[in-house]
Amino acid sequence: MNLISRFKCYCIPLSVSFPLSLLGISFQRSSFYSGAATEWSTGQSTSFSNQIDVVNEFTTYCYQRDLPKAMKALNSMQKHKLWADAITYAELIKCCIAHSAIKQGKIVHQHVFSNGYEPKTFLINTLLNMYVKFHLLDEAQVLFDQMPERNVVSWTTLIAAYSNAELKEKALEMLIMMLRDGVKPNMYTYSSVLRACNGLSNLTQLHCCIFKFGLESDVFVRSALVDIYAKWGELQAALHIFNEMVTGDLVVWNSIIGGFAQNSDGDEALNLYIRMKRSGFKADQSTLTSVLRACTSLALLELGRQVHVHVIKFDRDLVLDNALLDMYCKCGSLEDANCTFNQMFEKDVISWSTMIIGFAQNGYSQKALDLFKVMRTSGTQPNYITVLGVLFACSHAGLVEDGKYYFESMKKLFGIDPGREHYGCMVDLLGRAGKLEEATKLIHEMKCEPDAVTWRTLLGACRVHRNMDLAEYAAKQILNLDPHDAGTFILLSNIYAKSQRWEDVANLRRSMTDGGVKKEPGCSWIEINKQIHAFILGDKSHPKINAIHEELNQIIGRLKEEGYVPDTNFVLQDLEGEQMENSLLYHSEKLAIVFGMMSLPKGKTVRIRKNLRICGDCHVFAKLLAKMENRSIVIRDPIRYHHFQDGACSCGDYW
DNA sequence: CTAGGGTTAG
Repeated sequence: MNLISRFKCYCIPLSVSFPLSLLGISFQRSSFYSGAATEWSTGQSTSFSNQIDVVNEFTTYCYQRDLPKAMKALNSMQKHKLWADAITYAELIKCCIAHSAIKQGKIVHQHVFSNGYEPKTFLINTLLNMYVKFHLLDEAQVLFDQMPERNVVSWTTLIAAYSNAELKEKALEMLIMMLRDGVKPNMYTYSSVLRACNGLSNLTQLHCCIFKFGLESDVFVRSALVDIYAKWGELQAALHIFNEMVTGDLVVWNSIIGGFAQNSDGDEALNLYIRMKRSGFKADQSTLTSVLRACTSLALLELGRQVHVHVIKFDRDLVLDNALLDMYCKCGSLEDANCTFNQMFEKDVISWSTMIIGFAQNGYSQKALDLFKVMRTSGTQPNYITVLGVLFACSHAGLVEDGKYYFESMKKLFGIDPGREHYGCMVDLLGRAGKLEEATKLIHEMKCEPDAVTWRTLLGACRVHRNMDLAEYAAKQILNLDPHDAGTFILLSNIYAKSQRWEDVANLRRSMTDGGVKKEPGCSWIEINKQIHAFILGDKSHPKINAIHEELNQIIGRLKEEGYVPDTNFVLQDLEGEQMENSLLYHSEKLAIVFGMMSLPKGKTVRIRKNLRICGDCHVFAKLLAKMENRSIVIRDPIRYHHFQDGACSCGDYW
């Protein structure tokens, strides 16, 4: 039996209202209820005016947000079996929420159901909301189940709670129950439940309902639609809904900019940011976070620095600081990153992980491991990604023993089960160290299924250590899982060519053509004077391409005098023999480096981002050139960074 | 009384 039915029969609420002036309190409205009619008629000590005082006092404290005094007054009302009106209780409950006063909140809950009092739906909704804000969803659900009647707010409160708690199935289930119950969802309901979509078919259905109920014009519903389409990678759909909006506001700008930034379309994110500024909106912390993320993905250090200037205008914001930190790490400026990290007023697991990974990717593995030790004493618990960063640091510095130690003890030390990516790091660690058999064994021992990335890691190691048989095996595994991987196709066909297996080569080339597999051309980007210059292998559209080629040829000539020999001798090179040296010459990073040298002031670091991993020849080229020109060169490839200085690279030739 | 945006890996 629930609370309501248990007390129902006793209660005859009595409502008394009186002029505000009588109370001498200007801001409140009050009426009070008493379930104790029989008691004062039989001469109990509490007089009518005393009762007014008790409720009056309670009301005053509630509106003054004085929680301790209000709770004391509540206690006295409870004794006298008196009740205030629902709005006053709502004030008190707001106050409990603000103070995270769970105990007091539960007392209010008990009180409003005591002695047969029947709170209105409005008041129970307030209590529902309170439990939701306290993250006590089970309590909220119990209360919800006990409600004699539930309106759209009751349903929406719970649906939103499940959506926010990532209990998507539950949220969707509740929506269906709501519809079955004959309660019509409103814009609040839909803007909440959209986040609970499990996929596009779900989303399409909800979108149809929204359209049918005529709610698609609501700003909140629309921005929720924009957001969820973007989160599911349907950026064009998101943009379409966004562009149709008449009133947009800042939040929806942030949604759409964030959507592109998170889907690694930094370019479009920045375009939208410019559009937003032109429309007269001022960026806030959320906007800047997304803009920084766009800079990060495009490696736009100079633009990132400009954003930093705007960041310091705002109050400190952990998420924003983390994005700033990551921007400096990913743009290869460790000095700035370190500075940002040290100045942060608050650090969470993301800040630590970002910095650790930043050190590791930039070739400072020892610093990464040292920082991890500091983190362990700081009281912040490492997570899945932190450990990944630590293992990455070990694998890229050849620290086999450290890596094995952390991998084997991660469950015991940090309570984290090794996932596919952790295994991947270990395969990398063992593979690079030449322990190819051990690496293969580890893949077969994995608790989760290896994916194409895992096998590609092994293939990379085979390439370095020139193990053709294992490379063939790994390549076949990759093509099973990812039949469109052009790089692997070409690699495999070169393995066959090397062993004169021409029939296999022909078969492979045929299945490539049939499958429509195309190799992504190598591309490098450089930021100069707020402009991004892109260089693509074989593309001659850059206005200064002729001058660049001329300069490159001269540089190569000078480097050859210093002993540079173009390295066409990679056993598993991904190009056909006769094209090799010529193609190497025009690798996009060489063009970008030369253009950077020609355009940037003397001594300024040349920073390049590229879409493919750097090849051995370009690596040697950059090392020698950095020394000859006495200039730092930083190249970011999809996995890590190369800081070239004085004829050496921060990766220690181990990438 | 119920609703929307941002950070770490690959």
